[in-house]
Formats: sequence, structure tokens, C-alpha cells
Amino acid sequence: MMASFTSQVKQVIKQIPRGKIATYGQIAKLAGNSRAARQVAWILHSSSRKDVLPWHRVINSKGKISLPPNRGGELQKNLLEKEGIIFNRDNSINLKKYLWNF
DNA sequence: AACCTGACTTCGG
DNA sequence: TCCGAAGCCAGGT
Repeated sequence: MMASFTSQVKQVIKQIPRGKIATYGQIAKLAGNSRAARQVAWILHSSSRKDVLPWHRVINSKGKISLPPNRGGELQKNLLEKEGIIFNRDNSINLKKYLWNF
């Protein structure tokens, strides 16, 4: 079996329902390490190229997009809005409303 | 083959 | 309450 942290993270991300978002820390915690949020970010980089993952549903704990706009941040915002997520005027997301509680 | 960096979070002072 | 430092895994150089 592939019980590596990476595969766990991938599985968790695949379970994020449409129209909801999750934070790096939340995913890391579900994958087994609450402090491995950083790896989650890196995994999205490497895995989203090969596998199809809803990477756009992953944001930081402040409820904002972590990518620089020129790195896909705009795309991410666009994709989330298409799923019905409303952004605040400061480009943040209402975690109380959209955070994925499994 | 070793070292560095990355779309972050949490803990301690 | 605010700021600094540590933690974690993998891929690229």
C-alpha cells in the first residue's frame, strides 16, 4: 500500500466537495500531520500536473488565495466563483460558510 | 548523492 | 496580542 503522506494528501484533496474549500492545515491534519501544511502546497505543485486534483479548492488559513496572481491566482479565483463561491471585497473567502467540514 | 526551496501552520516568548 | 522560529516531505539542481 502507498501510505505515504503524499498519497494521503491526494486522497483528501480528491474528497473536497464542489463549492467548498479547505485550508492547507486542514488537509495536512487529515493526512496525518497537522504541521505538514507546507508539503501540501508542494504536493499540489507536483501532483496536479500528473493527476487531476481540485487544487483550486485549497487556500490558506486566512481564507485567501496563496498563489501570486500571475502564477494562477486569478485562475483559481475564477474557478471558485464558477463553483458558486463568493469572494469578499478584499478577495478573501468566508471560511465559516465555505470551509469543508467533513 | 547532498543541499535547497516551496501555493503554510503552529507554538513559544 | 504580536513577532520570530521551528516543523514537515518531495522534487529539482
